[in-house]
Amino acid sequence: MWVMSLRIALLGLLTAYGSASGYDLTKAFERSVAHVWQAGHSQIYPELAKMTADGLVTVEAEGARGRKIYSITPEGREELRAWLLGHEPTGPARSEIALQAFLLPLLESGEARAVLQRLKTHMERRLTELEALWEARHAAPGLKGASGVRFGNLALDLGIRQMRTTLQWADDAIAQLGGQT
Amino acid sequence: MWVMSLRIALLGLLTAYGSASGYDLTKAFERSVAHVWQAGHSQIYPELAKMTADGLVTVEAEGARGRKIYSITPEGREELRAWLLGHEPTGPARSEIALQAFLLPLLESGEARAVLQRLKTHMERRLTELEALWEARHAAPGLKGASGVRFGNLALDLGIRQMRTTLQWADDAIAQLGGQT
DNA sequence: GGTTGACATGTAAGAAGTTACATGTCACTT
DNA sequence: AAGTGACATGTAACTTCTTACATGTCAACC
Repeated sequence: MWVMSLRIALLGLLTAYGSASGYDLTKAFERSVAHVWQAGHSQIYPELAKMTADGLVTVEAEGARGRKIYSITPEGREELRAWLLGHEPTGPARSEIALQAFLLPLLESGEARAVLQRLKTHMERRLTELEALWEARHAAPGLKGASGVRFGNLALDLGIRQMRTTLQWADDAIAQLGGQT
Repeated sequence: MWVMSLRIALLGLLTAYGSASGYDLTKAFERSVAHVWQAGHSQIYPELAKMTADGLVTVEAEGARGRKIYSITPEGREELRAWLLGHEPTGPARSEIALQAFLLPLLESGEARAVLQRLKTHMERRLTELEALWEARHAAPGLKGASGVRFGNLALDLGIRQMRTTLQWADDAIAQLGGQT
């Protein structure tokens, strides 16, 4: 039917935090969900307005500086639950890295190696960030879900593993190119 | 600046195939690039028209049934090359699987396990498909790039590795949930 | 008292992507 | 001769996403 994963991500964050403003949610996207989904405030504010109209969230209070504090409604909770339990995620995400990988053989092997090398540097930096986040989470207390798993840890773990896999792939690809200049 | 990876993917396919119609390219998307990027004909036809206007491709000939055969121009080749050499791919792809992973702790652990299990089934099916594709490629001759690597193989390899990693992650996540019901 | 900077919320314009609608050709079968 | 189905191309309506514009509050510092 539709996608509307932004809606789901917002409902999830609201469930985790209890209540939050559009601004908080924007920040939360940057901090926590960023490895998984991105959205700017210009997408979040209108979406929250639509979700209010649809009864999935409510404006609980208005704070200083026009700050609106949203919280999830039972309908919202139901929507989120239904998505988690019933939505079959679409397999192959659109990935620019994979597209570059696909097209790489169009380059002469020296150039291809350079591109892979740059890719590696980029990914190593991201991996370091993710690992730092992991360390930070394991040092400090955080939000726990119903299952007792720290909120977001599963996704972070997945992100780290995928990054490592991709790095390994890049290394192997470089080796493969090296052998047949 | 902008993204326009569809344009890049089309240029890449045209380079690989020499020349092709919009219809061919739509099919090529389904077959070869599908694990990496998706696009329907309703996106491809208008894009080819724009690319013709921009001088990146030309209509080389018109065949039966209104079939238009496109080929890449030197400008198009340059555009593709510049992207491959110069474009820093944006790191975290938007992934519905990762979003589910992120939100999973909101469910009670029995339900979470069921979702992971369904995810696994889904991914195992996809992995089998990818592996079959791999086998097929290693049996039959195919398009080779400048570096001598079979066109698309690097991307396919990456896809298979990532799928395996994700499956392993799902197994570990299930085990982790199991221990703390 | 003025400036800076984090806080806070929105709109507008345009690009990218999806789904559905719409049309027509050609080869093969019944 | 009629029907089916792969071939082939397009448009329209709509959703989603990105980038840029636009405005205003409040605290702290100088």
